[in-house]
Parts: sequence; structure tokens; C-alpha cells
Amino acid sequence: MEKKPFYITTPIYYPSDKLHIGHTYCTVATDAIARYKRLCGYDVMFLTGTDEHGQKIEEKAKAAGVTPQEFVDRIVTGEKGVLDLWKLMNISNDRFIRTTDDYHVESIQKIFRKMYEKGDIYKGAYKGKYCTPCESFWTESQLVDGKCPDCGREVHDAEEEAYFFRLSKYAKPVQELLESGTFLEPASRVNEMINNFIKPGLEDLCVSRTSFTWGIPVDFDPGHVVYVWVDALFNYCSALGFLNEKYDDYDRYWPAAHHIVGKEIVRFHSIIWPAMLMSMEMPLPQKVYGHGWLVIDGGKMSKSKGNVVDPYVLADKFGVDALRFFLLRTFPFGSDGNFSNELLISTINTDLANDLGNLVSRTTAMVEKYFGGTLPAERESEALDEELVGMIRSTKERYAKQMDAFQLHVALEEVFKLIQRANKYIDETAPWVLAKDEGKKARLATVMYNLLEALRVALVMLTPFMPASCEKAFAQIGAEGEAITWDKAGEYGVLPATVSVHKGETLFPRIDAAKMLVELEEAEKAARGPQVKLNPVLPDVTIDEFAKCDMRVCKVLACEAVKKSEKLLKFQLDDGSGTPRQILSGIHKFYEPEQLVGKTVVAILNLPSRKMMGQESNGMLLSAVREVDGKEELHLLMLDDSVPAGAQLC
RNA sequence: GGCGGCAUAGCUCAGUUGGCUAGAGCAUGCGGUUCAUACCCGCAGUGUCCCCGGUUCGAAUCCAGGUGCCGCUACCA
Repeated sequence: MEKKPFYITTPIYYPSDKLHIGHTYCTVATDAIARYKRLCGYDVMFLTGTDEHGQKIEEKAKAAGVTPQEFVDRIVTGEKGVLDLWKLMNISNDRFIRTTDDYHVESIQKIFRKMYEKGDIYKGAYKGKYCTPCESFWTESQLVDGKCPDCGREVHDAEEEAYFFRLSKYAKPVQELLESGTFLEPASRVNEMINNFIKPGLEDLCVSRTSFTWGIPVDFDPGHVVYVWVDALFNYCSALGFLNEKYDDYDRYWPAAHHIVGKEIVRFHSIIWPAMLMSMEMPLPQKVYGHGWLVIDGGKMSKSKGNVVDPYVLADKFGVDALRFFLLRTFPFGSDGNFSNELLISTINTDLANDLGNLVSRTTAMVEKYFGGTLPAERESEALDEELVGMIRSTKERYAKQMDAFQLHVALEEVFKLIQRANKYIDETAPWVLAKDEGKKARLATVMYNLLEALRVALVMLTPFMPASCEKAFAQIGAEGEAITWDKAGEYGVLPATVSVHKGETLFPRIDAAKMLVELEEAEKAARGPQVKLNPVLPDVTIDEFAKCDMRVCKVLACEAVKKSEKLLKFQLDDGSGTPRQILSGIHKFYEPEQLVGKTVVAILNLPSRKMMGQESNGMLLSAVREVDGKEELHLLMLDDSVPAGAQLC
């Protein structure tokens, strides 16, 4: 029988930094689904990769003094890079795409041209006001008194060329797609997309850039590069060989596609992506599934907060399978989950060490102790067995239903109900009592056999989550060949009657929580280190140029927060002139107004006056700024209070 | 400030279209057991379902207002 195709993808990640546990979560989940589908007999194509173009990478590479290609190579193929991480996490992807791969570039250029020729991509312009001396574009609303907000000079109408995609044309069919059925899940995301983006009106999308060069060139218009929408989203097709010669799997796997994405990019995948496919007159994918985030203390995990969890540290301390299991067992896949080391340890101890690992251990130990490792063929069943045997037969169906809906944590819960039932069965049958009675050997063998069968079935279903550990466990309980297939996961009586077990090493050691938490703290710190980012020194200026900045010492007379603004503080300053000077500064995140009154600060006085939030600002306060662990640190420059107001810096 | 999301036991979370005497796991207490990784099994609690109104025979669930937290976004040059 021909296998049914199943194509599943993760997002292609942006390698501007090392990947963290959040990326790992998404990839591990996708891997578990892919492995499950293979187990079920599907012809699976599992794709992941990296999205390597764009301004941010261009800038980071420049700051690091390497070419963009060298920069991304280091993060993708270098030590502890993306490829290493997926290898460590035992990710079973069939293919890995980089948007810098030749064949992808070829596809994207053809796709861009095709949409252009069809008229869905057209050359337009960003319209705005241009200040020639400043070489800057401004929108009408940014102007101050109709003049350049930077220099105060006249501006004139100008246009900047760019290519646009007629997204607006597809608003209606996209809305219908979202509203009809199961294209986007969880369903709660559908309303979010329609209310937030479609109802307010879809604007045409700018799909090219001239402001940077690190991208795929528009082959018929040098100077333009393809922007992320077309470049990144079509990876799902180019990786199958769509419009390129590298692969030839497009007809085989498209449109059997399932895109697993984080909730932050649901918009791109559920609106822009189908619209572009409609434009290309290509069939649409089966599903876009937006999973939640791992959050820490309720907040997003991010470099800029310095609370990123390093997957290498966790895998090292707990083992890859335990980490994979924890991520997928603990958090509901569709919504956010609150990550903590305590929860991780407690889940591993409870589910893996106490319930599953210990069940394997006590079962194999008893078979060895009472039967020398091999069961006799004689059997004696009792009514007591029926509930356990029933669950051995029925768990598969409930599990499959949840797995097919990507409810991984619920599917695992079903498996653990079976494991818990098996532990209870040991209590009910008390094998150690049976063992004392020579006449109960057949009964005892039956109890052991039922336990091994329960374990076999549970382990088959756990295989997509913990492939390596399940393989070890199968060997311990004497399950092999047909016995560990999906087909036999819903049947009872599959293991040979005279099965042999081999009690092996402990599968999941118990963790000393207090001790481990201390170790983790240290390991995270060592892995992270304080990362202070220093900007390169700017090009030379002349002393005359420097002298043009009129910097003077000021005393803070009054300071208050600007209403309706998160960042702005409004200062009244004594600049020595006798007339208070008003300056606005966006430093509320770092200082409260009352902290600053009476302080001695430094301001540039001869900047053009500028309006912010409707208030006038006459100058700029000087601050010392740096970036530590991706987080901006700001110190307002404050002098000794003995320095008088009005003193000029030179 | 704009848009959106969330709020349920000490902790992490379930609660489909309103029928709940509000659940599960962890943690806690008590009891049982000794095959096993000091593990397993059983029993027991505990909740202003964020607040305030409304709709309804009936609201954790629906509606209006408020509070808190979170995300995106705007003002920081």
C-alpha cells in the first residue's frame, strides 16, 4: 500500500544569535510529531532551517568584522551552532534549508519574477518628505512646523522605489480561509488575526528593500533585494525543489504541509503566506499551528531580558530525553507555559524516575528474581487483570486522537494513566506474596507478563518523545521487532509468552533538587558570562566639529513624567542663563523624576528645538549607555554638585 | 497612549456550546506496602473561580465597567 505523505515544518530560525530553549521547544515538538507520523506509517518529510538574510545580520556581521556569510556560517554550522544543537536534541529532520543556499536563491528569484509578471508584485514608491542635507525620509506626521525635525530646514516631496505585493487583493479569500475550518489552530488565533489585521484593512506589502544588500537580489532590477516575506516563507516550497533542480519532491509532499510556528509569526503564516500562494496559484497547506511560548516569571524569554535558558546546559544536566519529555509533557502546546528549573526537576522525578523508570526497574527486577529473567509459559488470569488489560488495548486510540490534534501534553497524560495503573496493579496483585507460594507460579508469571505488556505499549507511544531511552527500555523488557511497532500498540499478548528481560542501567536517575538548582545556577552563569557589547569607535571628527557642540553643566530644577508616555521625562534646567530651559529625555525606564531633582547634569544646548508628545525640547541630556547581556544600561551623566551651572565643557 | 491576550487550590494548570456539590498533578498531613530508583498504593483537606454591576430559573463560563500582569505598537536621536 502506498504511504500517505505528511510534510511538517518548523519555522526557519533567524541566526543573529545562538538559539535558546524556546527554539528548542518548537523544534522538539515538531520532531515528536514527525516521529509519531513515521511510526504510524506516513511518508514523512520533516524540514527545518535558517533564515539568514536581512539588515540585522548585515549589521551584526559588520560589528563583528566579518562578512554576513561568515557570520551566519559560524552560528549555523559552527561549534554549538544550530546544526550541533539539533544533533544534540536528537532531531530527526529529513532536510535542512538555509536561505543562502543556491537552489533557494534560484527559486525565490523565479517566484518573485512570476508574481511580478502576473501583476501581483508592482513597482511603487514610499512617498514622503525628503531632507536633502540630512539624506532622510520623513512622514508628514514627523515634520516639525512643516520642516525637517532634525535640522529644521525645508523638505520636499520625494519617493523611494520599492516593490509591493497586492496583499489587499487577497484579503477576502484569506478571511474566508481562516473562518472556514481548521487551517489555523488553535482556533482562538483565528479571531485574533481577523480582528487585528484583516478587519482594519490589509495594506499592500512592501516586499523589497534598497536600504541593505544582504538578501536575494531582484534579478531584473539591481539595487533591490527581496525582503523577508517572499524570501523566508517560500522556503517551505523551495526545500522540496519547487522551481529549482536540487530536489524533486514538490509533487510528492505539497500541499500535505503542516507548519508549526510560534504565536509571534502566526500573522505571517496565516495571512501573508496563503495570500502569496493564492497569487502563485498554488494549493494551500493543510494547517498552520501556532504554539505558545515558554515564559519565565510570566514574561517573554529574550536576550534583551538576560533570562535566556541555554539548552546545552539543561541537556547536559538532565539528559536529552528527559529535557524533551519535560518540554512536551508539562506545557499545553497551544498556550504559554511557565518555565522553571524547579518544575523541570519535579517533572523528571515524578513522571520519569518514580513512575516510569521505577516501573521498568521493579518489573524487570522481579522477573529476574522470581524466574531468573525468563517467564514460564503457564498462565493463570484473574478478573483483577481486566482493567489493566483493557487499558493496554484502549490507550492507543485516545493517544492517537490527541497526537493528531497536536495536543502532545494530553497524549502523554494518557500514557501516564496507563503507567500509573500498572503501578497500582502491582499493589493489588502483591507479587512478593505470590512468590512465596510455589503453587502460584503461573499466576505470578501472568502478573509479570501483564506488566511487561503495559510497559511495551506505553513505550511505543513514548518513542516519539524519548527515542533513545525507549530503545534502551525495550531491550530491558525484552521487546523487539514487531512488538515495538505502532500496529501492535493497541493489542494485548504480543510479547512471547516466555519473554526474557535484562535489568539494565537506571533509565532516569532521581535528581537531588536542592543540589541541582545550585549547579544549574553556576552552569548557566558560566555558559552565559556577562556579555558587554561595545560599539566600534566612530570615524574621526575634527576638533572644530567637536567644538560646535555646546555642552554645559545644568542643575535640575524640576522633573516630571510626561503624561501618556512610557519613556519621556520633562526637565526644567538651570543652564546658568537665568531662564529655565526645558528638555525632554526618554529615560523614564531608568530613573524616577524625584531621584533627579537637584542633580548636576550635562546637556547639549545648541540642538534644534524639537517637539515630542506635543512638548518642546530644547537640547539633549548626555547619558552613558552600554549593552549588557543584550540589555540596555543607561546612566545619566551626573557631575559633582560643586560644579556650577552654565560651565561649558570643552 | 493604541490594539490584543490572560487572571481558577501554596505551585503548574484542566474546566467543550452557561447545569459545578469547581477538578488533576505537584507540594502538605495520615494510613498501607517492601518487588523497586527512600519508590509505589490508598485516604484527607484547602478555593471570595481578580473586583463590581448586569442578563438568566441557574454564571468560573455570557455582557458592561474596573484592577493587575503580559505581548505587539507609538513617543526616546
